[in-house]
Amino acid sequence: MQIYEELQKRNLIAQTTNEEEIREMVNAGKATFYIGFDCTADSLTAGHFMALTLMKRLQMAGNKPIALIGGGTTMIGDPSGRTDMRKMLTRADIDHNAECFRRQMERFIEFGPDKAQLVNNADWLLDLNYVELLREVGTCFSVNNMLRAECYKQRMEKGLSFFEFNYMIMQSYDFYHLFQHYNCNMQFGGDDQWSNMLGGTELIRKKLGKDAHAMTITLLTDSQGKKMGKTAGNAVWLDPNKTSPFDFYQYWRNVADADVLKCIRMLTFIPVEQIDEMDSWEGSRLNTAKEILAFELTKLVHGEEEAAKAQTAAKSLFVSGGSDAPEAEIKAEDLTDGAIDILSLLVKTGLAASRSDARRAVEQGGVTADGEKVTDLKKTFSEAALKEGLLLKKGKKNFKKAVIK
RNA sequence: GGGAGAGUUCCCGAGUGGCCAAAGGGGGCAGACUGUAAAUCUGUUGUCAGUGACUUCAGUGGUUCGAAUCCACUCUCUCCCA
Repeated sequence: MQIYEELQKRNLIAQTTNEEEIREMVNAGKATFYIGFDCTADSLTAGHFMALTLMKRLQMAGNKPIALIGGGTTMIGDPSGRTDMRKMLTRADIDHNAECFRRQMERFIEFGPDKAQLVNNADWLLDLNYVELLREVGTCFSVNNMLRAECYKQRMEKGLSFFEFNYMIMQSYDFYHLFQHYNCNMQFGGDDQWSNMLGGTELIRKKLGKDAHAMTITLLTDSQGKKMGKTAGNAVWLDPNKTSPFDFYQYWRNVADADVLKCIRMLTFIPVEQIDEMDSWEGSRLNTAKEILAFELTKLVHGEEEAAKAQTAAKSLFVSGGSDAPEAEIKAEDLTDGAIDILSLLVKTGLAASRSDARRAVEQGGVTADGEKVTDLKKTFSEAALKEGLLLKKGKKNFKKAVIK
């Protein structure tokens, strides 16, 4: 099976500018394509992960990827899919984030002279001269068309500043620049980027009279139509310091039945034929599928060793109530008279957000320590008990091993 | 530049002098049921030294015994006119 057909089978393709030409080019390994990543945070997220896997898939098929870090476009901020303006980031923040992105990507994609390339649009966007830019590309954009673009439409109600309105022009300019200087003939991106990407192909056609292509990736949404890769509004990060491999594993282990196969298909490198067989799985058998999904993804992001560790920890916790929970260190100064009370302990381990929160959890019978339900709000634990490690459980899925060192 | 309106807790959104830590919904958390799923039901959802106290309704001052609510000014946003 060729790469384009595989992408189709995996339901990764959302929209294309010209399906036939793209199929031919990609299957022949003749595409030089780019995907842009705006560095609004200091780590990539599960959302970016799909774009990275796509890059890898296409690279394996002989195509040449360019990963573009948006050091310049992040200075503006993409209004697509947002109802309010993004927080303005300082130049220093952006540079720091770009550096973090670079390091994470390098672990995943091979960069090198004949392999993938990494570029930062700060290198050409930041030196642009306003009037020159307007004269060079401003004439190629129709405000009428831009206003019709989906990404601005929803902002028409809430208000859209001229500042953000320019984002599309910046992104289009990127494509134009890469087309000329890097022979980049294709752009990929999330489906929410469609109008921004078309801006680029239009610009290239108008300025250079040449065809460039764009293709969007289906957004990973759950069965309720919400974007995946977020828990309670927080992103699932690829940086192990921000989302531990265990939590990362658990996130995928806990996806809904309706979403497992879709995730396996879109995110893992398991052969399509094998996934097709899993399609018939039902009921509790899907639990196995979730384990596969969680393991595969953790392996891709954090390595096989970490994935195995997370899987063992999860199994021992849920199956036998074992003691492989992530550790949370308690400091000696947190103790009073050689002991610590349950509420403080829950807060210190991060299981509860505040003492009030901890109190509620205990009152509602959601807390156990070493397997025993805690009902006394004033219960304390001695230093000796903590030296051995105390397995705390809040609710069904939150475990921490409190240890004093 | 002129005019009209809006800003409430994680989000949406009620509240127009004391009964307001603030209705309702969403989301979150916990319990029951389960398969670490979904659906459903129940409880809970500012903080703390927890039958009480403290901080919160854009900001700063003011009126009042008492302010989310009234007044003044400021900031931000939306709409209409230019």
